[in-house]
Amino acid sequence: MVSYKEVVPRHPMTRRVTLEEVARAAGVSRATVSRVVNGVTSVDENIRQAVEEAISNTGYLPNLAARSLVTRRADAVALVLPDEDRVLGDPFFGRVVRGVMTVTAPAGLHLVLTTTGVGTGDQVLSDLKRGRLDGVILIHTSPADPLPGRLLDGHFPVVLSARPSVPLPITYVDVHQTAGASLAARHLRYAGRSRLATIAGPQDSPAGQDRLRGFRDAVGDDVPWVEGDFTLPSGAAAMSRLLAEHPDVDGVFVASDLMARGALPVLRRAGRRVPEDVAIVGFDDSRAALDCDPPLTTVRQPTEEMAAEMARLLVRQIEHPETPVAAVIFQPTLVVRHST
Amino acid sequence: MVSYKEVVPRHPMTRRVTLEEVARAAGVSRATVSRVVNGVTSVDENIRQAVEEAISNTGYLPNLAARSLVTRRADAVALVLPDEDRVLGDPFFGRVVRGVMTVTAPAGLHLVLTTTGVGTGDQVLSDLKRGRLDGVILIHTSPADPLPGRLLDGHFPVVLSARPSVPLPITYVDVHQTAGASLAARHLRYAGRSRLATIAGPQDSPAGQDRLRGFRDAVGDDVPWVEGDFTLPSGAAAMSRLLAEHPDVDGVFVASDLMARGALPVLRRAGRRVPEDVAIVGFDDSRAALDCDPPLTTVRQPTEEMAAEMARLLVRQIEHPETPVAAVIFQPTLVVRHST
DNA sequence: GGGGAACGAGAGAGCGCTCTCACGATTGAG
DNA sequence: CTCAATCGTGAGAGCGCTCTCTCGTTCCCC
Repeated sequence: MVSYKEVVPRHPMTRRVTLEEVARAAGVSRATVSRVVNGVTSVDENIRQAVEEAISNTGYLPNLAARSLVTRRADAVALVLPDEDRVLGDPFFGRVVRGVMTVTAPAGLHLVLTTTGVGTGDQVLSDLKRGRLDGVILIHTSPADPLPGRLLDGHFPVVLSARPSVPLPITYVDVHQTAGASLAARHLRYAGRSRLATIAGPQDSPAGQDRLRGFRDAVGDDVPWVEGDFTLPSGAAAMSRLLAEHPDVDGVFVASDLMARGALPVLRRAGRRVPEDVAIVGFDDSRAALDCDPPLTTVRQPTEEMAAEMARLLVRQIEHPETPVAAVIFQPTLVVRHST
Repeated sequence: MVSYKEVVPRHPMTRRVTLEEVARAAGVSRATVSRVVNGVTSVDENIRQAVEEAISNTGYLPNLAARSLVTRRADAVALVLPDEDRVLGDPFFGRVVRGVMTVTAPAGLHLVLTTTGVGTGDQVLSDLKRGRLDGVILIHTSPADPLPGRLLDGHFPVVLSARPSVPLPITYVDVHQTAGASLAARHLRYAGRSRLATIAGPQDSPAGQDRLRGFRDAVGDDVPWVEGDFTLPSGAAAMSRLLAEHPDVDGVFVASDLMARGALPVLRRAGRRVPEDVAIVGFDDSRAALDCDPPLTTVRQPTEEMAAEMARLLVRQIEHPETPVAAVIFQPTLVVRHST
């Protein structure tokens, strides 16, 4: 690391313009300027004009700390992410951020990024208490995380990115998991596959449960299934077992792209071609789906829209604390690639 | 979209504890509590203990808006990203965020995410003026963007992710571009390639210039080169020209992974195998490098470290406004995959 | 033309914190 | 033993804004 330096002095900041000065310039009181700034309608048109002129002449910009102090609003919300490398690297993350920002940016809300490291939950909570944050969006919170409950206890605005694993009176947005699974089922059937099976997600997670149930509802409870834990190795292991127990399987719904990616090499080594011999449908439309060979047909959630809705739900809670808890469920779609 | 709702009333927030109350509880003045909270040393040990006890008994947390109002610090910095879909989807983004957060989080600084949409520069600038932001980190700012200059004019703390295209007394972090290019050159040579060429980046960008210069410095000025503009199609076009003019080329340094990804299919269609007939080295180690077939050998910048350094430089500027402008240059490394 | 409603503007009290300044107590030197 | 220097604490003045409350006008209706 080499570093070059050169001296360039910085000048002191230009003095700030305050409400007071605008008021003096416009020949009115602070209160009136405040009214104009905040768009209160009950201001005489002439006066409003004068004030607006004074504002642009002086280059006035309200100090938000001062406003914050009295309104008790920080005009900032946090996006809390699990701090696994996986998440920040996944395009999913970018989509979430974009979706959320479509709502927060126009509303003048700051989007603060946080991860749930050790004790970071405390950080978020304290930021909320200290009036530095108005609410939080929790993405992929681990089932063991006590944060949702604590946020609820503090009556802070919060929205989850999925149904919580324990029933909690908390607002969340989710994809219709069972519908996604049956989308996969129908697609496999339509492609002429008749000996179906599924590699399910962990049955202690809502997504794992729902995706399995959806698939079984669509194709029958007697469909063979093996449980994985949403990780790549577990997908490989599950595929081996499935193949051993049901060598004639010709269509598999894998409850996550990552598991599917683990399953593909197993199939290949077992001499099965994808999609010719076995068709595979994944779930999530994550980065992993594209990294697969062949690229994965998968169930996709409308991530941007869901993220935007989370932001909207959060804003609503912030503005109307009495807003009832809500769950908004989105319909998934099927992205057909080359694994089916 | 289906939505279920149920009524769960939220209770009013528990009343906040203020300095005043802690002071009363500890039997001291507000000023003393403030001293303890802010770690001023000139406080009698007994009194300090009493105050600390009162703080934990009352569960006191300082209101940051109030503090902000007097200290004129927002304790928040913005990460400004170009708002191209590409960026948010690229793992590069995640690495930058992670790197920056390793510095901002422990410092208690909020990391605010922003994109440079139309007029968003104004937003950033006004947040700075309104005392809502202490400084900004600009990632991949387009050469035409007036924002860096305007930030400099306002004497706001700012750090760029690369050398600005026009000379500006501004702090930045960059990778040693020419060193990266010569890394690529040496690698190709070492792999026994002797008929080298390069697809350069746009020659009006610092990175484009430096990468070409580094390569030419390493292999000679007479090396064939074609200019692209860092995009995928331009890489394809450049490769076609290169192949037409120098059909015997056996090693190409492509100044961006994205262009390399455009070049690969052109080579394939021309009957050239990669790496057997032609070896390819890219630059950036972006997502595109992995999406290539075969995966790309590429020049990698230590993104996390660079991002962390940007954050450090920014913090220094915020805390010491007279800090001189600096440029910190990092050494790149070569990631060898299957295209060489 | 008089009474009351409706309306628009100003005065002023905070919001919770920091920080300067003054002051009493303690200490040390002469 | 006195006086000055030192140290720790408290009082109080803001920081810049919002918002309630009051008060003077205007307007309308009978």
